Amino acid sequence: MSVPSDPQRMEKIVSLCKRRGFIFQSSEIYGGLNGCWDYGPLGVELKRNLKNYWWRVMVQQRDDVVGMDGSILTHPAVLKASGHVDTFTDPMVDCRSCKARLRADQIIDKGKGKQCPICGAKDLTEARPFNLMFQTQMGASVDPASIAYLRPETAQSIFVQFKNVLDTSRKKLPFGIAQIGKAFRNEINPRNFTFRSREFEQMELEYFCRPEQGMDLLAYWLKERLKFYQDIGIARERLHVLDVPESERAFYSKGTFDIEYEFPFGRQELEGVAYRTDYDLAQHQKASGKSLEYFDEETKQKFIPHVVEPSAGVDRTVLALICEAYSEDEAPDDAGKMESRIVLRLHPRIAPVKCAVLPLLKNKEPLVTKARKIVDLLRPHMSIFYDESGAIGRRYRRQDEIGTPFAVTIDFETLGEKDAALRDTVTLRERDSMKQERVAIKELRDILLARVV
RNA sequence: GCGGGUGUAGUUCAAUGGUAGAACGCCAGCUUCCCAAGCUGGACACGAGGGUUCGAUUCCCUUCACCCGCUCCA
Repeated sequence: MSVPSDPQRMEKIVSLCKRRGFIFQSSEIYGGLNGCWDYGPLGVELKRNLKNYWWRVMVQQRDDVVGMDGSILTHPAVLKASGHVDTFTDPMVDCRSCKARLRADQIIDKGKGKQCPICGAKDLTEARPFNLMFQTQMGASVDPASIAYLRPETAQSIFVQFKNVLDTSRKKLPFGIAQIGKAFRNEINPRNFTFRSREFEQMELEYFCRPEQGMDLLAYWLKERLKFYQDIGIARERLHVLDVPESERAFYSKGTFDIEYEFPFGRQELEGVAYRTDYDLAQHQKASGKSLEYFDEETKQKFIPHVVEPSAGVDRTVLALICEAYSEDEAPDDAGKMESRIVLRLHPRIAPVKCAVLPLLKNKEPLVTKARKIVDLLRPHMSIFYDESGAIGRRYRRQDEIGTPFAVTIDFETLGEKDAALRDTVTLRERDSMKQERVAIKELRDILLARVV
């Protein structure tokens, strides 16, 4: 089912990310740190725009969702109750013959020694504990009682704080608690640029409801989330919904949909929308001894709410946005000859820079002064890039590569030198079509704001 | 983690057991210049650590990182 991978396209994208300051290798001058990446000046803007838009749509514009921000360091009891301590510490064994990687408890031993369940060979490596959770020590003493974990998902702090949020926010079911934050998994094999990394960021919503609402809300959130991806510029035809079969779902889940995107390296998951029943709250209630029940005023019933969880990967979505936006087309040079052009067709809503301001020439003081004034006019409202160096065509191309949707050029007409009617107008150039229109400076701000949000 | 591949400037690529080159990009300057223009000048590289050698970017070992496959997931 997966799409044929396109390593060449991916290489170009990785190269662009570095060249233009979107994503760098972590600790690069020391040779890099496996599975870790840093966002540069443009990458951080793109990522922040994505997170802000998610927060706006999922929290601020809804009456039924509140946010929180939990600590990354997590009490071991939390992850014991959630099942992570036990399920993330399987000893792993490799079969030297067929190269299969196996959980040690799945190895067959028919009394003649251990053998590989796949090929039957007995040439197995020693079992090595493989813990997907990062462990650390709290405080000065080094003993088992001082262990803490870096959270492997943001969800658990929401479940653990469910009662506090319920009490202080005075929300009634159904309602959700949302969080954006870092999570950590000691992946066996980080791969595909930032797609699978050891430190990553999640945008998660835990939406609590009555048991009978679960399946409907699962369908509702799937639809909402698909709309979200389209609203940030990802084409519907490259999004796929995988209805995860029962055999592959977590045992407590009554339904899970994966939202997948066609990356150049194949079809891969961006987000999981899962109906987790009352599993998490029930586990924490049992382990902590504290009631996590909800009291329904109308029916006078007490019960543990069920939960539907749309859980998205931030870094994956950023990568999908870049992959979706990356394109090569043809543009004429100054002699009219067609040359290839690299364009990031990012949706204006998430583009790191919304508008470039360019004086036609930098050695003509009135042009530069006017351009600076336009920067002052626009900068309070959106992210602006001022560039005066090099030929105008070169500057347009630079903006194309970083996905800036609009460029404003200040020329001699702006100064009223050629035609008094054009005084205080500028050229507004659109990235994808490269079309230009003449716009009055006094209307510029509103025109751009209308197109950029 | 296992198997295979790759590490030279920001990028793409070259050469060499003895001073590491180019193109594009970048920076500065000049040009009334609307789609990577021209001219002049400039900065920037042998992933890291050992070994062999008079001398290593080149040969050997180790290590790190990236890419492909197995595997896993947000």
